[in-house]
Amino acid sequence: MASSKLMMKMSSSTSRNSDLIRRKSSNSSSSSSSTNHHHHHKHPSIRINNNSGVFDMTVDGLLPTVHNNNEQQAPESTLLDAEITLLDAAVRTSSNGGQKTVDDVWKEIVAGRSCKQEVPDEMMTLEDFLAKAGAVEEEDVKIPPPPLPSERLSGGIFSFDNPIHPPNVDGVVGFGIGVDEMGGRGKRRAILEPLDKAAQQRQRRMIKNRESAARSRERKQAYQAELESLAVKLEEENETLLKAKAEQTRKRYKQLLDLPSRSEACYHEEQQLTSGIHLLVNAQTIVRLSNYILRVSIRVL
Amino acid sequence: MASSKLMMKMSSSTSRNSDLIRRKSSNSSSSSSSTNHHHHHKHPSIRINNNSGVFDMTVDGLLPTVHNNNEQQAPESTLLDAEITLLDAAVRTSSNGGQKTVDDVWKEIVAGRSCKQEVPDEMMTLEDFLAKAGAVEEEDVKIPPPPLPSERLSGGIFSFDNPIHPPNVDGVVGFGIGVDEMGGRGKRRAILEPLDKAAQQRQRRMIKNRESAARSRERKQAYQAELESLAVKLEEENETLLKAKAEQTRKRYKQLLDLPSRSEACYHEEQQLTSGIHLLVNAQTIVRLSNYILRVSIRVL
DNA sequence: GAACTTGACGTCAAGCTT
DNA sequence: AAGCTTGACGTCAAGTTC
Repeated sequence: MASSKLMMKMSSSTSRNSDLIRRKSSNSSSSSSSTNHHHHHKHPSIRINNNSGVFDMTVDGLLPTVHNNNEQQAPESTLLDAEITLLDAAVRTSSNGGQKTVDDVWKEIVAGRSCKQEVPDEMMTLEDFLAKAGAVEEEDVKIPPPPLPSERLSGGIFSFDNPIHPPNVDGVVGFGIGVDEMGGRGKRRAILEPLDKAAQQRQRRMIKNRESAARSRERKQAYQAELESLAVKLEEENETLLKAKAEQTRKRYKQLLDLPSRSEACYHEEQQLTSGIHLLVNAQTIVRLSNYILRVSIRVL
Repeated sequence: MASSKLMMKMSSSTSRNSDLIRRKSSNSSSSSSSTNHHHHHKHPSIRINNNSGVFDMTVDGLLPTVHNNNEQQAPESTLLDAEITLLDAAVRTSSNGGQKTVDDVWKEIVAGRSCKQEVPDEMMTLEDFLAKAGAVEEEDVKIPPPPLPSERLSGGIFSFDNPIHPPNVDGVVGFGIGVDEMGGRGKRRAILEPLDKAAQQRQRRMIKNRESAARSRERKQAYQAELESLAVKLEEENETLLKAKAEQTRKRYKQLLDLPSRSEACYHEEQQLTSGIHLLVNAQTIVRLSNYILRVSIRVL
């Protein structure tokens, strides 16, 4: 019963089956090349977190000029792409000129994940990169990067990250872009500095957790794959064993059928022997008789 | 080699092992009771989507009065709790008085998930509930529910959902609370109506997808569990088979060692017989001799 | 107590189905 | 074309380890 499932999973996916088995097969079939598992929608420059479409919508109409240099993607997921673009621009101007660096680093990290502390320092890991970017941002907002149709709207829009007023002490800041929102420019550093620190910490934690989640997912996926492979292997091994057992049983049965033949041969031999013996025994009686006759004859003589 | 892993998974989790195997065991051990898998942090009234802490922060300082009736939770995840509270209040006033209804319905749905169309109509499924609530909201905003410190801020805050201006035609509205944001009160229905419709549709879709994702997760989990169980079963079956095979081989070997003894016995039997035959043959020669003597005697006579 | 891990969840995007 | 499903991802919360 179970073998059928695994077999189905291994087989092609022609039948319509929402049993979450064919999904696997289709997946394995769709991923034509090997070892490239999960870079589906990574063509955009970085495309990190763009969930929670709330932003997307809010920023959508307000920052149309920010993300139009990427390939035209869905009108959603703009704020974070804007952020990334911003960060990317900020870093591109500072460290290296390649645009795909982040993606490459990330891919590299994902690829050679087991041993840590790769990419010595120049190519920092994605989280460091982002964290540093977030940290740098605090200063960068003054000197706005190339694209920023900054009106009062930009402040109002980007102000998602900082606790608007000192609302709660906990670092419940959503996003660490670092752009403040206060209308008054006077008491910025006085109040926002600790909050920004907390925000940065939170941001760092989030980024770390993001990467960790990616690792965990990968591990889990590997485990799952291994498990399936193991199941398949065990299954066929089981089948082989079962077949061997059947073969052995058959052989044994045959031998059991053959052993009587052997013992039958033995029996026949014995039979022949005993029959011969019977003959000889008869002959013996004859001998006795002739002895008797002989004795009688001699006595007569 | 593979059996060790599974065995490890089955064994206890005392050793420090980040091999994602013990996770399973710890999980199975931590979930002490049976069949209650995934209701960890569901004690808050509903606690649906509270990711993307961005909101949390934004709303945090602006709607402090909304969510203070719940148990004091982390200052994060407030906007959606506010929404839920609002919805809950709206529903509580309308349909039934229990506060846990949503959670119960959700749990019920999650529990008896396989056959669809349960909970006939009174207890609608969570998505219907939310969708209806979102739909109702459009009318409810006028008559504000108990908690709503509505200034211009509320509009500014809750306006996350509607495309502020008609920015893009696509329904990229984040959240379908339905509260508009426009400063001017005049052209509300004229412009916001279709947008709200799109928002509602998007919201509905999101809710549907939410539930579908839950289903899919559950399925996947079940599949994974089944796979592991199958692997374990196959493994022990394999072990049994292997043991049986070894036993059979041993027996066969023993039989191979025993079969010569049998043929030896046969050989002994034959030996005895042949020895007896030799005796008899000797007797036969004696018979011949006596026959000869007899014949001679008779001739002499 | 900080850092890491991971289960759970919501969201998105892509695929598949009707 | 609408709907469902699911892989991937980010986030959170709880647990674990140092």
